[in-house]
Amino acid sequence: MQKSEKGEKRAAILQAALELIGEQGFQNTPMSLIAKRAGASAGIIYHYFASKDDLIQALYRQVKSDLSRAIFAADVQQIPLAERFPALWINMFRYCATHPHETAFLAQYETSPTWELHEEPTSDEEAAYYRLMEEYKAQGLIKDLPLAALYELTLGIALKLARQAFTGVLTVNDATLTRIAEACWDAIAR
Amino acid sequence: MQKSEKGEKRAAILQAALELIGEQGFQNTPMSLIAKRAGASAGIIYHYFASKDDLIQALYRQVKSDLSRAIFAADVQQIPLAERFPALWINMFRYCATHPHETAFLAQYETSPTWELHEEPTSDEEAAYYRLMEEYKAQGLIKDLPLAALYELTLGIALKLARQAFTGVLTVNDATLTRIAEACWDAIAR
Amino acid sequence: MQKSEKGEKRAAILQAALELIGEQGFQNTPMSLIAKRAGASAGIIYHYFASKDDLIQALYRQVKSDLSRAIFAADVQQIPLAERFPALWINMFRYCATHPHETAFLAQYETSPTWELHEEPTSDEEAAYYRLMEEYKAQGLIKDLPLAALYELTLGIALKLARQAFTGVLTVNDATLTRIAEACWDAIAR
Amino acid sequence: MQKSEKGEKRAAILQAALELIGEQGFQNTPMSLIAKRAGASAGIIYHYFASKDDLIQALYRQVKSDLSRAIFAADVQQIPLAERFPALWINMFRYCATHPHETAFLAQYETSPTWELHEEPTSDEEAAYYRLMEEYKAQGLIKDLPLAALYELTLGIALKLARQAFTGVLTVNDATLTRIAEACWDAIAR
DNA sequence: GATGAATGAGTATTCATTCAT
DNA sequence: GATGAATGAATACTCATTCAT
Repeated sequence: MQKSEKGEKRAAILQAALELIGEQGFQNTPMSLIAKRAGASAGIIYHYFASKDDLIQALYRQVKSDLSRAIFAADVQQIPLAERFPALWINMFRYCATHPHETAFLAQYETSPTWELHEEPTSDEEAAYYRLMEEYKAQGLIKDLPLAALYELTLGIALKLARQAFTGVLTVNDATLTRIAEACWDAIAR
Repeated sequence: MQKSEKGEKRAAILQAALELIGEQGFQNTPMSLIAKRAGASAGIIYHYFASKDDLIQALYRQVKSDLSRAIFAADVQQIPLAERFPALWINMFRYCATHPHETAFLAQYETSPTWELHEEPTSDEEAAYYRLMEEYKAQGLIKDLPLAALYELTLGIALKLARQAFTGVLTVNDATLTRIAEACWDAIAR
Repeated sequence: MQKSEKGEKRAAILQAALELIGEQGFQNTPMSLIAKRAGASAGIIYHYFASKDDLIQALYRQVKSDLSRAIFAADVQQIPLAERFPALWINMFRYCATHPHETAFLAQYETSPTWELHEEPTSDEEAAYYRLMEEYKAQGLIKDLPLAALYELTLGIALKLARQAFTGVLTVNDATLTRIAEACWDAIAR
Repeated sequence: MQKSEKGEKRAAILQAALELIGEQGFQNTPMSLIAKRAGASAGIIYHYFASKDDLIQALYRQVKSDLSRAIFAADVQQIPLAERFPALWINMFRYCATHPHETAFLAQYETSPTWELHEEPTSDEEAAYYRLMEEYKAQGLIKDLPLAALYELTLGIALKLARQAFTGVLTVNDATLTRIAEACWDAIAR
């Protein structure tokens, strides 16, 4: 084993949990199955995580942060402020559409009464989004709406539509995608 | 027990399930608890529902149909087409905000991989909404987007924000509410 | 309802129980199913039988007696003593082969530790069989073996082979049947 | 617990199930009781067996194979062909008479409609029996009857009489036993 | 670190039986 | 007599978690 494998078991467990929950849902994802898919023993999970709950919380934090990092990639920051929004939105949709497990997991986590949601952003990148919105607001480009509302009207929509896209409820081509991104902008634009 | 209670047991079971799932989530809602809250014995549930799964699906259908009926109340149909949308949107938000159990249940159901979502509307009232959108489209009032997208950009947002409202993540007064409704309209308006 | 229908419900219940137990076994035959197949309500069974156990015992007695009456039909008694045996044996096999429910029920009942078997014959007809055996013994036609052994070596075999016949394990034509009957006779003949 | 106990838990569970089913029957043998008698927890059974049904089938296979091995012990193979039969028959009777649990279990299993019987022998030893019969047939020592019939006329009888012996319905001494074995031989002998 | 057998409380479901109507 | 809703104890099975090796 190489040094780089340190922590790989942990990662494998998280990945297995992500896939299973994304595919089968919380209810149908026992620890034993996670262990098996991760190629590990049932007991070892408790070496890395205090409990199932702890594992899921850790997974949530990781997925959130992966998502943020993917969306707010360095190149997006280069785009002039005015054109930044559609790029971001498309990024979000693309990421969600190509990461069904992550998307399904997030949707479940955030709708389950089991876990408390936090108002504060959980990552620097998410914070970056809110700063961008504030910036837009300051420049009078967008409406003065609560941040949560702004989020739902934009990235929230992207995630939900992406989910519907791989569920088969919705089919979109590039043209419609751009139009939906524009619609989101129209929603918040002043 | 009075005679008029024919069928009330079934309703009581559905109501108990709704409340418990809305408050604690699927996983933390055992059948025994549902029975107890419904004031019934554990076994009787299976006289009305084939399984827990069956119970939940029946509940979904009922909640959906109750919601639709509430939103598309007769008086909404009186409002001239052009002004109908904001009234509908506010109706949706109000209903969701005052029915946390229903809203939480719906959100969970629709994000769980356990159950398949149907593309077709599950009630006449829901169909009415889609007809309204088609009407708007025909009149050139709104953009030509997939119905699913139109739904998410409007009523979908209302539900999600209402959920955030009683979760405490979001606080809104009447003025902002109206502005959000307008934002949704801007999203889809041509 | 005609007078003759008095007791028909009871008979229907017994028949339903017989069929279900014969097809699915004791374990898979709940009272509710018996009621349904008998075209009756769940509660009414307890008007005719004190308990499930009672129902099954009553059924056993009836099946046994039906069987005996069929085997020792009047015409058999006409046959000269010496030739009586093969006729009886064939009767037994035929009856069992054409009454799978009865046969399967008997086999289950008599092998289950739940119910005590009685040494004494449960019907006049069964007694007739033992009398015949005694008669044969007295005439020195057959070996001096315990009655239970004589029974197993003859009618017991017929029942078991009939069961195998409709289970598909065994296929017999008339010729082999006669030869098996002869084999049984050879077993006990002196 | 000693190291040598590897696999002993599984055996203990099978043994407990055998005893309980032999004594009380399928219906009256809950998994929890099996676990308790095996000195194990309720859950562990499912580590070794997929379901109650699976446990019972595994038990059937084991009991059948134990029985066969006991009957067709090496020393029986030494006996000249012509005298081999009575030795085998007595072996069978002795084994069944001294193993009431096994015998009662087998009788229940084979008469229950729940499980399909297999025509092919389930063990080498059982196959040995059928080979012996074929051998006898070839030498013209016994009648040309279906194997199933030959089995029922011989070993089947032994099992059933043994069961009656410990049920108390039948009492046999060595002399009668030998005579019954001879009777079985007479049944199949040409 | 790692394994996987073991635990035992928990959960969905069944079913004989009762009883108000 | 007849119904079928209701009961509640029993039962098969699950699963997070522990721990000896």
